[in-house]
Amino acid sequence: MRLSKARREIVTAVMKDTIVEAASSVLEQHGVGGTTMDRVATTAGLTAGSLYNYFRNKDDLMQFVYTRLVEPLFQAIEETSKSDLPAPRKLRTILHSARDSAIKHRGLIQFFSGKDQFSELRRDARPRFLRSLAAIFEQGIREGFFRPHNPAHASRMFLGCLSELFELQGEGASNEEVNEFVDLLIDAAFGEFSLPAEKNANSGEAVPPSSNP
Amino acid sequence: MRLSKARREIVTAVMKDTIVEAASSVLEQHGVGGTTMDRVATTAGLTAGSLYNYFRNKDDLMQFVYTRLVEPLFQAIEETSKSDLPAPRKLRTILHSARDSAIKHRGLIQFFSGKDQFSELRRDARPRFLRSLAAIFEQGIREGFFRPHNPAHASRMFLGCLSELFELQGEGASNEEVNEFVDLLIDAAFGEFSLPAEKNANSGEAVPPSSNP
Amino acid sequence: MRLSKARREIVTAVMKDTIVEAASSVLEQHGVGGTTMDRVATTAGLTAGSLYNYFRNKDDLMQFVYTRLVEPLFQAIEETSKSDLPAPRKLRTILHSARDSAIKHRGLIQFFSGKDQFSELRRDARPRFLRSLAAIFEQGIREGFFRPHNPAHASRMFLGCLSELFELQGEGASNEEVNEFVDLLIDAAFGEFSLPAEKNANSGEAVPPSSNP
Amino acid sequence: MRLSKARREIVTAVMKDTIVEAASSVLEQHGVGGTTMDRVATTAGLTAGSLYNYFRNKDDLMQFVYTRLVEPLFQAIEETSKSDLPAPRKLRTILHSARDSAIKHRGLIQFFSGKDQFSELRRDARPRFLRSLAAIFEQGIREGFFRPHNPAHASRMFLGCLSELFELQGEGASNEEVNEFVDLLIDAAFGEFSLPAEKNANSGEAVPPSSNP
DNA sequence: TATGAATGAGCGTTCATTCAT
DNA sequence: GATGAATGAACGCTCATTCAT
Repeated sequence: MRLSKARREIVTAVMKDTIVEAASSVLEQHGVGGTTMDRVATTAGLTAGSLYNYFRNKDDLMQFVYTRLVEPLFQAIEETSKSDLPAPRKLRTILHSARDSAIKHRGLIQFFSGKDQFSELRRDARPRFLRSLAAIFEQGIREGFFRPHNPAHASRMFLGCLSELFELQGEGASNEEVNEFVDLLIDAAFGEFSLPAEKNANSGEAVPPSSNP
Repeated sequence: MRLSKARREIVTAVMKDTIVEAASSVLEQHGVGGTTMDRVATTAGLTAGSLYNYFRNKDDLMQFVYTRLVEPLFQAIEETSKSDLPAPRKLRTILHSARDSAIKHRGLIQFFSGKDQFSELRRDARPRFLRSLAAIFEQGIREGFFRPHNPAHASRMFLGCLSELFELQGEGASNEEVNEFVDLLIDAAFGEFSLPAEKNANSGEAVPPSSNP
Repeated sequence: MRLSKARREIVTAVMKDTIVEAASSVLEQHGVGGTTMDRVATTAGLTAGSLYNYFRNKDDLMQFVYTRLVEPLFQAIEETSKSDLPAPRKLRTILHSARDSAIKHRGLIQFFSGKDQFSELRRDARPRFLRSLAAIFEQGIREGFFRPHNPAHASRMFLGCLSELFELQGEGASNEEVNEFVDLLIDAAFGEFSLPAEKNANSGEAVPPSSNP
Repeated sequence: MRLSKARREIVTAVMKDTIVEAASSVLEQHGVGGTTMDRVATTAGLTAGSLYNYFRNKDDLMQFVYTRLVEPLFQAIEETSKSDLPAPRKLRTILHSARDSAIKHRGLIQFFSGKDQFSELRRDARPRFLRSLAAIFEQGIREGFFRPHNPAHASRMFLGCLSELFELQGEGASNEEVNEFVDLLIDAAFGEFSLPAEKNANSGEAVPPSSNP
């Protein structure tokens, strides 16, 4: 045993990262149904059998991939949700996070559409997502930015639009188009309810350019 | 030849209906990837082989199911789109059609999410859908009901929210919840831009009760 | 019971003929592996199920078809074999019968090649065929036309060449080509051993033109 | 990676050989139509799925089997055809090659009969075969060994007789019978046209004993 | 730990055969 | 006697998973 236990863990973690990346790529290129263990392994420079050194089974792997892809976005969203920004600003920030996330992991989109194989995964993630959004809408209503509608429904609608954002991205839309969509979504989300300050913030440097290279 | 040719055709049509129903059910319960010829056949009270008396292959069957499930909604939407109602009213009518459709065929939702196997079908249906919606948004903008935003994006957002409507339905929401969601979506769609008359129409008997049994 | 028993039998026989014809056609167009009950039935203007009113199963049908196609050729061969012609003349007559037979039932060729599904059938017919030929070769040797070689082997060789005749036919060769092949085979069969009279008979009207329309 | 890449390749090659052998055996016992992936696999001591580790699909496998079985014979034939032996000697050599080949791979015969599934393969092989033979017949005619008949037809006839050689083998004939058949075929092929030297060569040690174990 | 070979369950599809009408 | 619908076995093939090396 040349490698220390700690070092082993690091190596394992790196391998998991590689595999996740590979899976994300395969997911993007071949869709959910076309994502086979073999393709993921090959893309990761391994053999299918080796994947089982890191994951108990395919579900396990996909769950992990899902988490890895969605988690950063989640973190951002929940962080944003907990921050002390005004609600409209939070939504905008989230949208930008989502947009950047979609650009970074194009395979991500597969998780937002399709109730299929990932329903198991989504069953975990969607509620968390929706809860964070609902909190923001509640805050927005309290703050007087949004009209007093059911925050749960508002969250769903927001999420539905978010899916379309990914879809748009997946269809190969240009960054301008995507940004335009985001802007419209922001606009729709709180329409003329947004405070004047917010409206100003909506233009200029407040909308960070996509980090897409 | 005891049965007349006409009668035979009717029997065949009934069988096709039965199969479509079965497929829709399987679709709902097992998702796209879990929709097996065998499962569909069993659900329809048949053997897998028998399905091939009615459809050339699985694609054929799924295409047919898709058409049967989505087409009525399409018809309604396109009809509505071409009618001479004011744009907000059109959207509301479409929403009600969608709601009723979702209630009727619970498997329908699978066609609105999932980029996978049905991309072929969706490639056909989504654009048609989006075009109809875009026409309405253009009209709404011309009429002064909606703000002058990109109708393509607005359509996408509307469609995204529609998907969530199906999702909500699929999660077993009560009719009240669904109606509430629809109302919110209508409200969001044109906010306080709707004409006073429309606003009034938004309440009371204008919202037909769901035909859900 | 309007029809007498005799009449019934005639009708049945006619149907069997129709089916045999259909099977022969299918055999020619789709080969042995492509000869399905359904195709045969359709070609005969029936449904697959109806075939079972005339044959117990597919093997039965194919056996019958085989017999019907090969039998006339067999009859001619055995008749020729038993006639009092000189051996070389017999061979020639047989060749012409075979040629005409190949032209008439193009599906016939399938039975001469392929040890496959028809081995059962061939197990019956080949020996009879070979026996008739062997008798002729024995006679030819006795008569001094052929060299004293093993008649069984000679028969086999002759049969092998006959198969190629069918093959040639199956490849769409012109009648001239086929006739040329037949002539060469005759020539090879007894070379310059044939009597002068036979050699003369080999030309002119002695070689009946193919009955091909 | 315990085993070197080279060793792996050898193991794979051995497996392919095993499979080919199994396929050949199945081919012999069950005919073309009865040659199932499952049967081949079982005969090779495997499961059907495993075959796909070595061949992309059934066609691929059969093509390979075909090549493995027929190619050596082809090589011998084409080599013989190009050699500077007199034509009759070439034919004899080829016959011996064929005889040995038939003894070695009893499943081989299936490829020489049957227009069915292997027509694809045969479409490739037969012409090559016939061309080689035709070249020999042309040479024989030039050399004065054979009478000036259409070499194409002569080749066909020779091939037809060759098929019967395989058939004879397949029926379980003794080596003596087979050799007798070969001798007769040689005799028939050029009758008394063969040069005296050739005739002598036809007897004694010039006919190598079959390599049948 | 990585490999590649093997497995077995499952899928879509074909087809001979049966049977109520 | 003919039909068409149903069946069930079989086939070719895929893929997640296991395991000796």
